[in-house]
Amino acid sequence: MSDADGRPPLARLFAIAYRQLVDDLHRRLRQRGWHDVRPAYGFVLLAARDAPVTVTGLVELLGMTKQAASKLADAMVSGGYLQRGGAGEDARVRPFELSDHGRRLLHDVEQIYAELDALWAARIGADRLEQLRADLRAAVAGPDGALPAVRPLW
Amino acid sequence: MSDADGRPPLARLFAIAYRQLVDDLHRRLRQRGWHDVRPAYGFVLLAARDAPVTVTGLVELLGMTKQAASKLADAMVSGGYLQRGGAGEDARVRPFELSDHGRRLLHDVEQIYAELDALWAARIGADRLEQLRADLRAAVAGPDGALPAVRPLW
DNA sequence: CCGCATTGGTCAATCTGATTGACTATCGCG
DNA sequence: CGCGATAGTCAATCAGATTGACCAATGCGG
Repeated sequence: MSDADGRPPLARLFAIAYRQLVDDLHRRLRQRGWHDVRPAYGFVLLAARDAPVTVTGLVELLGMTKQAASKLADAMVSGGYLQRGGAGEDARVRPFELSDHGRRLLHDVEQIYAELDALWAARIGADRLEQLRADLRAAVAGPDGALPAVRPLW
Repeated sequence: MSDADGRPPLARLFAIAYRQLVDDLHRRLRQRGWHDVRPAYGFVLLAARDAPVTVTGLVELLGMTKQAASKLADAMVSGGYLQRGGAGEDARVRPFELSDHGRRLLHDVEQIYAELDALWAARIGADRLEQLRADLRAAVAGPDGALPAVRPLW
């Protein structure tokens, strides 16, 4: 597989880049003693940082069915990362909020994100990295500037 | 989920970009009448374009176990996209090559890749897109310039 | 202020793509 | 020749997601 071809498909590059980041993140998390963190957790933690998340919110963030999102949240509760929050106005919504444990994980995740950013900046230059991030953001964002679900539901 | 945050994690952007491309590719393939194409097929078709692929080759390309790679190739044979090629020197390797059907699919895939490239070029500019591709390639490639597996096996 | 479609969420069964584990056959080297 | 390394397969299992059926709270039109 001599890969000297100059313009590999974007999809392949994105797939490789994504896996590399996610694998590296989880490798570093394990080194720090986090052993039961699944790939999707990072997204959820970020989303839950400032306000409780709901199942429907996760559906919109991740682009999975509500059943899958519900299970994911349950798993994070089992792991002690999330806890059910007190119901608000609407008694149908059952919000989840970060537990202390979850907040500690979030802290490490954010720290590692920064490490990985620095790693990438070292590889291609900080300026190029920010350019890349901005272009990528512009390319995938909707007209309102909002990021779509990780996997949009058609 | 008001996502006006300026610097989303790279991993999220890559995940979104990847899914967007892959989903779009398969949507367009279905429009053209291809109904049983799985996400991994594209990578395999490209790899098999110029020379037969082997199970081990797929393992290195995709970063899955050889069992999974073997099944994937079998599925593509069932779909009529690959066929077993005549064994070469080494009787252990059982190469797969593109069938005519597979070559037709590859043709459509390449055409759609070009369409999607054009779409992205329209979004952020052709120059920026090439910059992005080059930077990304540089960031993920090994020192020899070879692209790693989609999902490296640690 | 009541009826009913909509919305948020769960339970259960199933599927798919992958994994781990055990195995066979061929190769190539000392 | 003998033996470790390499290419591949078979079988069982798993994890994360899906489809389908369902319940409870909401809120809007008449």
